[in-house]
Amino acid sequence: MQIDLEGFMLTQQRKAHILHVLKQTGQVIAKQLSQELDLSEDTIRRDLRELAADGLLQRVHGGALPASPALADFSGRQTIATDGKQAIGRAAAAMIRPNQVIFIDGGTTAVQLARQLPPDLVATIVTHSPSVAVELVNYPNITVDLIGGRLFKHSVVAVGASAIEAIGRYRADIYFMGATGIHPEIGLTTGDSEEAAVKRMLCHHAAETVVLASREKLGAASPYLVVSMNDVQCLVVERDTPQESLQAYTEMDLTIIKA
Amino acid sequence: MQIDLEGFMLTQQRKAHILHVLKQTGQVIAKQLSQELDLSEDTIRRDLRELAADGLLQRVHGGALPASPALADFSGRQTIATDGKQAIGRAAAAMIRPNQVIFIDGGTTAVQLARQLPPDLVATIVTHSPSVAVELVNYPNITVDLIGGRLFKHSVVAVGASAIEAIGRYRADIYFMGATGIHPEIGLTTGDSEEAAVKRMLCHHAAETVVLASREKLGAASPYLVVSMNDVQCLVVERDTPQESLQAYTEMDLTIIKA
DNA sequence: ATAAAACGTGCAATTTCGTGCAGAGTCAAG
DNA sequence: CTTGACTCTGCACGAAATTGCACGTTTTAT
Repeated sequence: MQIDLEGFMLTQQRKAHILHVLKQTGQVIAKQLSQELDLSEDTIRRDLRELAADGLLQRVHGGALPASPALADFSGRQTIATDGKQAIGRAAAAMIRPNQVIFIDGGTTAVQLARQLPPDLVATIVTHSPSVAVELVNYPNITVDLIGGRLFKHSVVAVGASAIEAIGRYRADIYFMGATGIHPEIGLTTGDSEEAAVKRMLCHHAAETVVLASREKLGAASPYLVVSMNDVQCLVVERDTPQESLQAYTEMDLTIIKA
Repeated sequence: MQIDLEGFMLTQQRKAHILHVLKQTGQVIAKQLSQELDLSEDTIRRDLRELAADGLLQRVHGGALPASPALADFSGRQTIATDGKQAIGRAAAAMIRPNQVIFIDGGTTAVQLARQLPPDLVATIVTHSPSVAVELVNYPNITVDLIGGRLFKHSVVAVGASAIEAIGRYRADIYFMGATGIHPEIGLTTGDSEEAAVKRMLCHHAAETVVLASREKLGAASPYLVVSMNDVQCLVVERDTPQESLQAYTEMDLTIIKA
């Protein structure tokens, strides 16, 4: 690959180049890059460290690999469904009434919800999670609409412009949302900006947003804001959630359901 | 299996490769790996020891086996149940070259294809099958684009106008198609008109269409025509497919690959 | 029982890493 | 114009990781 020979390459350009090579070849090697860009390996290593800190790649000895630390993580998480998440899923499923149009989010808790639906439920379920879609194959009376887009592998959901656009064509009765962070003042947050945008869109296109709040999410915050608590109508929490974790929410205009 | 021939393989990649081989074949042999990767057996043994320490596999004399007996059972079932389809998937996967854009169809054979992809493949895969999408989560270098639409549960694929429209935005290098009927004169057929329409669209938006032809599909016909054999460039069949089943195709302008 | 293969450990050579530090360049306030 | 703060880069040096080899032990197969 030919690199700019006259002007200097800015640091940011260099980082972009590293990510580009990583995307094209699936790996980058520190020594190789330093020769290609005519820089010391120290500089390259620094770049790699910083990019890794931003979660844009995975640092390994000798270079870097694409970021996918959540890969085995997810398949692991999926099998071990805690009782708490099952209960949340069951309580949420009970909220659905016949012939409603429902958005179901991605994530482990949402998959639990899909598993807990009454088998004879008549409804239309719209989801950007292929995992949820696959779960719903066995429900003969449920129409499943799959939202397409680029697959964000960490959460296994479709994101991006086409996903946003597709969501815009729906008006759902309920959106069952998962979130990695639920905080009374900050609001609902997640770890990826694209995913946050999709969740926001889903929220705004549903009459009611119900948050599936498993214990470890309460009081936490992630980098990207989805919506504030004002945009949420209902919270489903585990039965044995400590009262003090819920205190801040009880004063808001919010239904709290204990599963 | 083809390994990266230019750049060096990073240590972590090597471990990932070992786990992938283990998952695919249900076992790994130290000596085999050392020859395949051109490294001393000591290094391989060290890798196996470390992976075993992480609980990712079970160390045995001569190599390693999957971590839990349950997992071995699982991977065993898969390989046995779909021996022929697995071979077809592997042969099809070998056709993909780096950085291509690939359509993968729905259906069991297509899922096998997804499982047989080389773990370090760099490519963009577009699919209207949520099952295929979920399979590809574990491939860090593959960009997955999910085609949305109404879910046709029998085949577990998205169909309908929005699926057709989304497909229209792509131009793929290869379309790997499954079909319930493959007949030399009638062409390719399937059991649902909507699904046929989607397959047709995929076929017309790919430079090359490759049909995954497991044994029981050859010579059969279903109600809805997808395309005639003229629109197909390649057929992948099982190695022991009787010659008379293939006779009619050999006279056509068609590449036949025996898996 | 005996030979061959696989194993584990210790060791040395090489490579890569991280950190502290210094020089060069940029920018803004004085 | 000068000064000071800040950033970026390269170098040095000790620490850590990786790999192959040697040697004695254990396992497997004949």
